[in-house]
Amino acid sequence: MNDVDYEVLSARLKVLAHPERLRILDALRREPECVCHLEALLGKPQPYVSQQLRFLREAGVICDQKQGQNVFYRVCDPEVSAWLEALLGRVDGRSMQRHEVVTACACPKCASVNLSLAA
Amino acid sequence: MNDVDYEVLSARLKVLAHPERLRILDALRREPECVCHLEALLGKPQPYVSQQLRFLREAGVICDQKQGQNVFYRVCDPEVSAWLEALLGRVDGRSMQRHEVVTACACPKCASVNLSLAA
DNA sequence: TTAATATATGCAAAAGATTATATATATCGT
DNA sequence: ACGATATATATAATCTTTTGCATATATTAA
Repeated sequence: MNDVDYEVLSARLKVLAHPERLRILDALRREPECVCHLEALLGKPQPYVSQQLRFLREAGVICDQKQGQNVFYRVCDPEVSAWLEALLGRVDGRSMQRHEVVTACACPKCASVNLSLAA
Repeated sequence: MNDVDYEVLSARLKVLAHPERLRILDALRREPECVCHLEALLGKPQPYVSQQLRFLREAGVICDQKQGQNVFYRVCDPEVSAWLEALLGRVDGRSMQRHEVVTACACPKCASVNLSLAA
């Protein structure tokens, strides 16, 4: 009669029920970020960040794409995207502000920011 | 700039991120239930059920009301109600079906059901 | 008062999640 | 090929959650 699978649903919620993972997801739903940026955002050691990313990746919530030395992550689960929007508000597509992420690494994104600052 | 408290939000999600608690909440958002019904619904020992109820009560998600020997619980957190609706679908106000809860206890609700069956 | 029923609490064992740290791999520049 | 940088993995220690079980309380009925 009621065919909700509470096991599956609660397991999916558990993925979000962690402060640092939520923070990562909130950043990634705006635009793809590389690990170095997330490391700066969280202020945690790199292996810690990579572990959370692995967790989210293996849960099917985020996807990775390698670009040179860097790996960019993005949210790739539509259901989780919708949940994040409900929980954290709609993300504003035009203003791609740097939201707390401040690094000076050599990744492609920083390179392009540095170019536009120089111009 | 972004004043989301990921600690608080993730703590609130953790309350829902548990299969038996989700099942309880799904029952309670339809209508108040007493402990004996929830015990039958979960098929778990009574102290287990009372413990989950205490957890939810202390998290401010459900409220209790004593009626004679029985204690009826209901969801009393509007935000969580809204989340449940998003996660599990809208609950249909008119058809208060007994959804899986089948007991023959002496609580007021069962008494009234038994009365209408006898009539 | 005693027994029965409904519910709650306390506590410890077991299971699971989180975090830190050491190390591995892979890519790039020289 | 070598060193530097970016990222990943493995493992173990710690911490938290979950669960089971014994017992307590409170209400009703006899």
